[in-house]
Amino acid sequence: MGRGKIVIRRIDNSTSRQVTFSKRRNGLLKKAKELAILCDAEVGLMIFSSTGKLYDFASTSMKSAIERFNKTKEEHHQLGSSTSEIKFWQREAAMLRQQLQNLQESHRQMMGEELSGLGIKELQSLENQLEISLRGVRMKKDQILMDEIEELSQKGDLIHQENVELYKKVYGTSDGNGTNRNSVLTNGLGIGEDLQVPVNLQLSQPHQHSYETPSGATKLGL
Amino acid sequence: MGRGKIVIRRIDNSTSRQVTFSKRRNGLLKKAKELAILCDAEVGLMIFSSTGKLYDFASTSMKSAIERFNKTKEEHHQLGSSTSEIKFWQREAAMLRQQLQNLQESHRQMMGEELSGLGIKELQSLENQLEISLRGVRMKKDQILMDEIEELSQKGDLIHQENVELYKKVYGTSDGNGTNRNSVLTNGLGIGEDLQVPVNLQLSQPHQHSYETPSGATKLGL
DNA sequence: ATCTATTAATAAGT
DNA sequence: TACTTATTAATAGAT
Repeated sequence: MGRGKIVIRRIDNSTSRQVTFSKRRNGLLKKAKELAILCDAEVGLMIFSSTGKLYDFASTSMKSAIERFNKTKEEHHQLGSSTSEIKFWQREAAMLRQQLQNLQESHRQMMGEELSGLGIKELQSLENQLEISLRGVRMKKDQILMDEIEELSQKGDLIHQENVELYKKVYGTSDGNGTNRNSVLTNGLGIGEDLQVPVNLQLSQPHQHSYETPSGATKLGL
Repeated sequence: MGRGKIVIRRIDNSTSRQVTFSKRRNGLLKKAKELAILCDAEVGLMIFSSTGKLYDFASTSMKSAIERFNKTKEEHHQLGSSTSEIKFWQREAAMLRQQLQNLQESHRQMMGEELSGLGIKELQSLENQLEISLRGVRMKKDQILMDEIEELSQKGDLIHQENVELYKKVYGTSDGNGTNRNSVLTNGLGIGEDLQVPVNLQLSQPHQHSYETPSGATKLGL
């Protein structure tokens, strides 16, 4: 329900993720309140942002909701008490440490280290993943460069236009002495549509990975 | 968002209230899930209908959410003897969670995701790292394959030797009829030193990545 | 934070 | 409870 449809999947961009979190969190809290009021229901809602900040709503009180939850679930775990507090945190830490280790192993493998335990199948899929990643990274890099060039080029065009106008003011609008004007305006920064052609070529070539295919790239003398 | 606007106030008609509860409850649960996924948040939601039935959602587990809620809400609560130990484990968990997040971000980037926040420099070094990793993985893969081939080859040689011995036992040690023996022993599995040459060639060629460098001739056509 | 085009939720009706 | 549809509400993307 916005300018475009979205897929429900973790939002990559951290800024958009935060913005969306803020918007949807408010929406969710509002709807929780409405449900409680409209339908006479008891509602308890807890939201922890990825940074750990808590946002909550309870139609009566969270204590009441939790107690009722425990009663309904008939789990006498003392979830509201702090008896096993230390145990809880120890388990939490152990779990986190385990997750961290798993991720570390996988990360090391992606760094091309610690490959000894892997079989052919695993190495093959790792290779595929790395190729996918590499393509993604290169695409992104290109996109940024292209955008930058586009921007610069547009700026250049503007300046060029300005110069033309200035020239007219200085030398008048008559067409006389055209040769002299051209030499002044097109030198220096070399602004113009034609500039983009060579730049684009330079950008797209490096992705042929000259170090992997030495023979093809060196033929032009690079 | 229906055929008409409604005021947020307890719905008098019990049937409508029930219907609305059912619809909005589902909507709320759905949105809670979406928030958790989209924004990487921990969400716990408990809904009790007016008849006492429980509907709930928790992105990790309700236990975890409630524990976290209690921890977040009662930093003042327990000043007992075990406080310092609790604090220790809390800090431990917080630290681990931080490490995990950092590593997750880095890992996602290596997977070619979440590239939005990166600049050219960072993308470049990521690309370099991925290339290094890729080379490492390919080397390892090759090594395994080569080792396997080596092993098979040695086994083959042994079998070959055995066959020679067996042949001698069957046909005697005299050198007569050499042509016949050769034809029997070298066919079938085709074992021999000379086999390794073509295999090695096949192994080292694919790393030129023909899909990344389609021809080298296309560069003139692009 | 604000705006607004669009999608999503849902009130009412069947 | 399940559809359908007209309408409102939420919100994605842009500013």
